Amino acid sequence: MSISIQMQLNERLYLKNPQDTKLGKKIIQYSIILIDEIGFEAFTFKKLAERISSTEASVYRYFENKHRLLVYLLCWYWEWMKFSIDYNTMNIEDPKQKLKIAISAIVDTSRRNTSIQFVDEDVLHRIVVAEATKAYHTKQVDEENKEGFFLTYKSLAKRIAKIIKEVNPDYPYPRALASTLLEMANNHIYFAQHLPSLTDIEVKEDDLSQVEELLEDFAFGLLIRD
Amino acid sequence: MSISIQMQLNERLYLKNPQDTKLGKKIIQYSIILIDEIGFEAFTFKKLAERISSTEASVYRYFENKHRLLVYLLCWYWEWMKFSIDYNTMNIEDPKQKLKIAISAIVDTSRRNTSIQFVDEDVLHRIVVAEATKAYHTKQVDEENKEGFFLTYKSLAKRIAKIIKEVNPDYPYPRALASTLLEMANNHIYFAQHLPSLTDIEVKEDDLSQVEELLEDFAFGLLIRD
DNA sequence: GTTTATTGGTAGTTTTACTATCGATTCGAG
DNA sequence: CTCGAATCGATAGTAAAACTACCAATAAAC
Repeated sequence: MSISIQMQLNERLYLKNPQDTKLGKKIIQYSIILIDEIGFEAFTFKKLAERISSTEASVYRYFENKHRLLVYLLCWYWEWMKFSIDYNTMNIEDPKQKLKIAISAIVDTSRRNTSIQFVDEDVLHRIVVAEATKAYHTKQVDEENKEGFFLTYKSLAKRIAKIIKEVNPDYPYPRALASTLLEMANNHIYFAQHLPSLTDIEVKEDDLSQVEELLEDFAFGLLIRD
Repeated sequence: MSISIQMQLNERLYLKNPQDTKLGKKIIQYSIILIDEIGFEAFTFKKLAERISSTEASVYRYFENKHRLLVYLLCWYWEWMKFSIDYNTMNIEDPKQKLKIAISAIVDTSRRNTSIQFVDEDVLHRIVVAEATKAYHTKQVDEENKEGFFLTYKSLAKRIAKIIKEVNPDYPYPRALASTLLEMANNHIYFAQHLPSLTDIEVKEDDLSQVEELLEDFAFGLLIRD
């Protein structure tokens, strides 16, 4: 007997579900490693194929192009973050406590959850930090949005906005704050590592507690004004 | 007699100063138009050369690659925004008023200033909104940062942080707030246009006043707590 | 146990991202 | 007005990226 848990993602993102086959799983697993190593721009299906001892054409059977693969990986992370927020706030009453848990998940879901699968979530998180904005900063956003590529991200933002509304129903920008928290987390981790003068926080040895403090100060500073 | 005003930008960004020659100016002028039209990913030096009835090799004489051209264009805009903030806050005493002026420039410098040059700042602003994150989200950030590619952006952020400190010297995250305001402005304009569920504001017929209100609420909400 | 569908592998094409070379023109200094 | 340097255009070529079409092995279905 074997238990297999599948991550349910938008079917339009792939040509053939990579979670169904051995090669498909290898594509996911090693694309994460390779994108982290060389960056998304230098990443190609040919290099990936070489790494997994397969061929370019085989990879193209699963994904139309590398952009869709990137969106797929990001959706994987976002879906997982959403689950993490839902799961960890389930029996919590206090909205403030809920928001703290959400912020903690936003900053780094991989630290707080262990997965049973072939995906190295720690490396995936690095990809999210470095490459996430590229998912929707393209000339094809509107078409891709119509195809539902960003449903996962939008519904994640909606969940966070809902918690924000619980903390303060009168706050006029719950959705904007939600997306800003999501974007800020990645930005400030990235700034701390590469352009430190653009932030006040430090990220030492992957310790992201200061990012969490920053986001909490932001969120509660805006939501709770006496 | 002719007056020529030059925008002083990092010399490492180009091979030959495009502001010195007719072709160079055409490269700047039409690269802005073309990137806006087809997006940075699809933009190539060949297409640009065709548009200006020149050759690929000629364009390569000015810029090593399209990434450096993009950074050059963005630095142009940032430099200009910095000037606009300095100029418009010169005789203002009240720090709060200064910050309002800065936010107004962050949201859209092109609306508030007319330039004498061959650059269409309105189109350039669209590029900033859509493509700015790509400037530093690359595997080469650290090297490029060492070469001073992002000095303009960092010094712009510093100026804004300075104003933030004047408004509230006790606020613990002035630099983070400054970069967040810069990033947020672009993000929420982009969201309003392409992924509206990620924001609460609307951008109707290029009216960016709601973005300004959002940023003001953010900034003052965090800086002024009674 | 043969047919059929699915999978993986080979071999191309077109486009991108450059580099090198060579004339032709232009533009300023003497 | 002329010489020389700078600038530009034209052509050609290369390596890699981004795909496509087609073929072969094999597993599943009847």
